[in-house]
Amino acid sequence: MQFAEKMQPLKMGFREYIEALEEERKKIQVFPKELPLSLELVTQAIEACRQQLCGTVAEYNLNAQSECSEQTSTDGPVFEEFIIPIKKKASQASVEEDDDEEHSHKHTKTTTDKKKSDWLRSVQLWNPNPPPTKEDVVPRKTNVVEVKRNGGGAFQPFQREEKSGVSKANNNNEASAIGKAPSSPPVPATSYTGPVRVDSKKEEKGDAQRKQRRCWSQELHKRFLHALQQLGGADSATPKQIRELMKVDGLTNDEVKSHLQKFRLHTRRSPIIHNSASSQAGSLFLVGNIFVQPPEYATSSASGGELTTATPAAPTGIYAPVAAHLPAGTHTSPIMKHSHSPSEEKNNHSVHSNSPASSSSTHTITTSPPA
DNA sequence: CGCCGAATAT
DNA sequence: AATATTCGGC
Repeated sequence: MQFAEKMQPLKMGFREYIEALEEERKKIQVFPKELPLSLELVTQAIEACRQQLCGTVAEYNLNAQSECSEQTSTDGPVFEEFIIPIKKKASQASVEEDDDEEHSHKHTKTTTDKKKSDWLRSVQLWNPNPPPTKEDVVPRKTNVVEVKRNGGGAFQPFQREEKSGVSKANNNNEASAIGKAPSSPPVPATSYTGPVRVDSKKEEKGDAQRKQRRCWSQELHKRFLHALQQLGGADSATPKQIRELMKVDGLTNDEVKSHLQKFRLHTRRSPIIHNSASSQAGSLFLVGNIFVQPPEYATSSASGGELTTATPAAPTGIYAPVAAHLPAGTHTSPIMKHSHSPSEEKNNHSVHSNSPASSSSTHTITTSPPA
């Protein structure tokens, strides 16, 4: 009687769900006259689930998770799918507002899972509008040929008006990958990312609408981190520099700045710990004042395509002396740094090297000042 | 002005 | 929590 709540395929698995549905149907069949539609609904639901079982199971495991939040439930299967068609007034077929592309990326997941690498050639570092459903950061994978093609779905950097014209340019994305066409615009783009907003013609009330949230995918973040490394750490890098190193088209200073701010906060708050295997945030550990790149990460990124900028980083994967080149003074240990002395330390970039990092060992995090 | 970091706002 | 925007110093 009072089930109806956790009846979600997600939580129980399709097989169980089907069984439950069948039970349901038995009950309903007792009152065929009063519940004709319910009977039909359930029947169709069962049907649909069976199909899911046969055909799509694999896919489900794959997109198990996504990182870009929002999306409530990655795969909220079918339910609504059949519910809608079923009857719903029959008429009103209409198209939904948001066209939402149609990319139902199937990609055959090769290899295990978790290896999201390959982005390199495929684009979409950041995905303007996190498709509510699935797909997210792992979609492509096998497509060596660029998938996108805007017609298909594609996402391309939206260009809204950006008050701070920061979209300049250096995107020489040779790989065609990331940056991709800052100029691919003529396309009406009526789709995706709805937020291209405004976009010409009408609309434009003085109200500046808020910018679309940029979703920092892992790939994007990875680039961000690499840039940080090259710049000597989060504390010496500035948004603009980072953006330039990332070479991601469409990415603005403000976005980077914001991300950087968050990053700094996080890393200051919990210099170490967390991350490790899953770690979302980082591919880098901050140990003492050194960034460490877990081997695993190195591997994956290497195979997936290194950043265009050669950034070998620590070959061994152990310590990446980066950040060590700070002139002295400034922050010797991010962990407990407070002596603000901004400004000065940010001139020395470009060179970043000397200071061979000898400070290995003993760093042991310390944090000792118990008093 | 543009850039940056910190403080706020959503 | 994660982004976006605003504020104030350079």
